[in-house]
Amino acid sequence: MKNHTKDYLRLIESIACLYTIDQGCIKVLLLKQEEEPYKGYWVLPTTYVSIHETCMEAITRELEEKFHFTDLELEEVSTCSTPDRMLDVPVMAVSYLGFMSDLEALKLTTEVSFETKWFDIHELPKIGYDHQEILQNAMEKLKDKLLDSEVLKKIFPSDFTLPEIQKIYESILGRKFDRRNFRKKFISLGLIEDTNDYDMNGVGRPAKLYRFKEHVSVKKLF
Amino acid sequence: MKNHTKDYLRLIESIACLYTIDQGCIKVLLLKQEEEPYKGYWVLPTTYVSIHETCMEAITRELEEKFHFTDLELEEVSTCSTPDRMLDVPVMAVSYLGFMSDLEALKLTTEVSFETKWFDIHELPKIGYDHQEILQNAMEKLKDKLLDSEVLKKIFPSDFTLPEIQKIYESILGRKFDRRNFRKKFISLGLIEDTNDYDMNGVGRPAKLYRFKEHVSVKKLF
DNA sequence: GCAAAAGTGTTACTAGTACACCCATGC
DNA sequence: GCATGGGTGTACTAGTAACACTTTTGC
Repeated sequence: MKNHTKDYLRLIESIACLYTIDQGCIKVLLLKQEEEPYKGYWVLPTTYVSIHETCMEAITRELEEKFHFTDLELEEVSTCSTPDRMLDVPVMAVSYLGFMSDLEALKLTTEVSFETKWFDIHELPKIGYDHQEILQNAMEKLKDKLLDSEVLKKIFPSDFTLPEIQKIYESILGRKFDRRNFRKKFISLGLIEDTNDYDMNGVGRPAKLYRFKEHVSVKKLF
Repeated sequence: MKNHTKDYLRLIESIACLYTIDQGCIKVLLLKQEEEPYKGYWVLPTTYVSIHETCMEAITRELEEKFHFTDLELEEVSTCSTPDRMLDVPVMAVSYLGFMSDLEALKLTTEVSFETKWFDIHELPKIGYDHQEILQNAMEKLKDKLLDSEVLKKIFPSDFTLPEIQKIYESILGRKFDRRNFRKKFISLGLIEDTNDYDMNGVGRPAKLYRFKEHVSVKKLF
């Protein structure tokens, strides 16, 4: 091996799959690629990793620099080391998963100068490089994470309604729940409390607003 | 970045955490390190990844070359990119998880010339480099995987007894099960069938031997 | 007043838990 | 015959699933 070191050296990049929930839809952050290759395609936030930092530190730094986003908790998803994934040079990818509230998501996209957008995961645009595949891997993990009350707390820091949560669960688990049974089960977990406010924005009878209690968490909600 | 490419190039190594179950104990494969650094310590099977292969291909190749082990299904666990983890050179690690039956495990260690041994995960020796941490990460994932009937099938390709399976579950889940309830639940899953044979090796009344049915699987057994 | 969506309670069924005795083997 | 560990059934409890009508709002 030592005789052919150059055959073993690669660049490494960290890639972020950032999710939020807006109007009951799960959305992911993408950036418009302004240069060739894949000009006009959309890609995930990415940065090279220097030998003086970990992959996690690199992507955290990138999100701070590009989006002024701090205190974002990330989790490793998977790697991609297909030799020709970046065509010319060998680059290995390590991908990360993170969640934020819709308010944070909005702030993030309005404060930056380059073109970036939150896409519904069911209505994705043309995706550059192998980011489609990386997104796919992250989406697998996404489902597990959304069943963790700590993650829900990050996505819904302020008030939320039960029908809202129910819709997300039906979307990620791919099945319908009875409204009464869902409500009964969710409330019986003891994670949330009534705010005595109502969501007056929708059509029909206003839904009660709840908030998560502090210091309570459940890993597997369903 | 392009001006300082050498600050971004790393070696990459693939590391295998191979598990088996022997006498109701979960064991992991380690190799004795014969040279400095960490001479006399034990380490996980490791290989460098060339730029012409994926990390998965590299570790598969290594296990074939060193242990003549083919058809082993591996799964990615995590990465470690701490800059000084290998002291002198920047090396990033990608770790993989795999399972085999006790027969395969025995064959593997007897057919090789270098020193290698299966260690009970609760009685590990001195471990070199950061392989202790890598093992720890794999062990987290291990618990999930042992609840997957497809993995159990790999570990117990031939006959097994229910008390045997029960012991493993109690070990990984950290709680005791009632023998009758465990039996009732496991059999009701419809995964296994009676072989009409008995395990005459233990003390006490011989236990019935079962086998997994083909084409049936359950992801979350408990 | 009508359409749209949310809130509510009861019953039946299913799955999980607790528990005690007998059985087959080796020594 | 006794120590060791395995096999079996039943009653109780908790969780899940099925189900229909009333309430509040905007238009």
